[in-house]
Amino acid sequence: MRLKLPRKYYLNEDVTRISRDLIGKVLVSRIGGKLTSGIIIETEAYNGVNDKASHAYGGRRTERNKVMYSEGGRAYVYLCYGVHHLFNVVTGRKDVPQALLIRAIKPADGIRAMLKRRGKEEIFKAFSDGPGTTAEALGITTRYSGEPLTANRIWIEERGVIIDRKNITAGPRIGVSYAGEDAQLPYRFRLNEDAIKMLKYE
DNA sequence: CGTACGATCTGCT
DNA sequence: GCAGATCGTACGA
Repeated sequence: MRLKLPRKYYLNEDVTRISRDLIGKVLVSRIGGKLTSGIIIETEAYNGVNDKASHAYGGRRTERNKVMYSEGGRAYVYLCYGVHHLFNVVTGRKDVPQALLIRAIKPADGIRAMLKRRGKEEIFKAFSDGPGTTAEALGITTRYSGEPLTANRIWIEERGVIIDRKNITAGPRIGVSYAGEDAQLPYRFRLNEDAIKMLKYE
């Protein structure tokens, strides 16, 4: 079973719900002639204008983050620390700036290509354990910000991976201490380590 | 126009 | 455990 998630999937108005639901889905890129993918194992939700950790907090709308205000189903990619390209999925209604950060994947297709992009010889523990390395492995850069996830460059598939919801832990987001009380919100979703090891897909 | 800094990663101690 | 890398972006002057 390989079903590209349709436009409608991204229109749900609860970004935390989509963030949790995307655990076990497969993020795919066809970039530079290579098909690469991985099972999503960690996400973070950024919930609209009232979330102090969000780039759209207080209605901030800039050249960088304007894609957050589009209808769900597009990529929002931005440069972090001048070094890392972080890949986000825009969700929800137009003019409601919700997005979720893909923080980690378990490699699936095109592993050699991903290792090459990462400048690594073989898989090690931190292969894609973090949002910067995940985007790098998939070849995703800021030039793909705004890209529709219904096209054939970057998309997400359902592949029938079975996820037991009790193996998903929700906790505070990483690196958002500047967000005051919102830094404590349980908007980070991660599949437990033993469940990651057991992951299988068709 | 100038400046401070970040939804991070790595390597060295 | 911690500092350095590295630069586009945001925001104030």
